[in-house]
Amino acid sequence: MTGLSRLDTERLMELLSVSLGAYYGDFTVAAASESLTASQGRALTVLRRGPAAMRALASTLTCDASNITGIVDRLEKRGLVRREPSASDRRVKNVVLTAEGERVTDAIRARMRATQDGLDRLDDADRERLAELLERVFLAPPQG
Amino acid sequence: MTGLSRLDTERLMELLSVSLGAYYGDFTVAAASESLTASQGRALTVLRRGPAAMRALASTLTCDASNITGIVDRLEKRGLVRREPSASDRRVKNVVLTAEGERVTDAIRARMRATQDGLDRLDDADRERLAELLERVFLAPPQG
DNA sequence: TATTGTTATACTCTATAACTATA
DNA sequence: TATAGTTATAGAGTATAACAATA
Repeated sequence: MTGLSRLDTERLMELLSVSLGAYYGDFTVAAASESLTASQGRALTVLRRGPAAMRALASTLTCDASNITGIVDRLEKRGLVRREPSASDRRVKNVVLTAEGERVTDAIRARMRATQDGLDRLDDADRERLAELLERVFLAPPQG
Repeated sequence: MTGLSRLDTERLMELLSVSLGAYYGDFTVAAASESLTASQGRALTVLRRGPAAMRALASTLTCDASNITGIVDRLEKRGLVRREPSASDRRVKNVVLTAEGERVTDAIRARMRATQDGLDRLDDADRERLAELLERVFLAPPQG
């Protein structure tokens, strides 16, 4: 690790900070357009990938498990998710998106115009490069 | 815009969602290690770039101006920021990081090991590519 | 004994509306 | 008239500690 590379990491950390802020702002406004809080929107986005136990949802959202009860309560009251008992472990409840929940989640993503317009500035080759780099930085195993 | 590029945008939106979720989780844990909430940590991070008026801070954080009062109150009580009256407009208060605020903000960033380790997986050329792509997607003018 | 989901509690975040001081 | 910051309020998010049901 050279001194110059260290500086590059600092610059990239700052750039990620600004990028996250822009993305998160875009997301928050889009979620609000569906009368959802940012946390509710994040939960839906995670569940769009598939059902998850309450505990797993808390882990993915990096918050205490006790918070998930209230968030899922409100989403369930609006018919966007439902709790399903696990077949293998009677302590576990799996949270599943309803059809309406899928529709709303997709609507939020479709509303994120600023981010989508940003991505549309890239040509196919640059999209591929960005995808590969993001996977390498954020999806590689922690101790890989 | 071809059909294939559209699909790439969907994939990139999902990849950004996962990536920024990982970043935000890393950031939240790092802020908590300094006994700060994510919102307080975000405010400090913005102010690390320079002083900002209350209103400007609200705009950058994508929240109502009334929220900033409480957030800055708590940061000020801990000696991390201070309010300074604007010389040109007596309605305006500029929020400035204290030396301790700078130290804490840098400590949070230094604690984000997962993200830093991810960036360290890239060589200099890939760092440069990632930086350029993020700038193009998130920092280009909205109607550019 | 350990884990899952829930509840109770206290504090923080958030938007809305109304207020004041200033422009 | 308009804008910057604050206050009051109500609802939502958050961590902690404790609990019942299940493993």
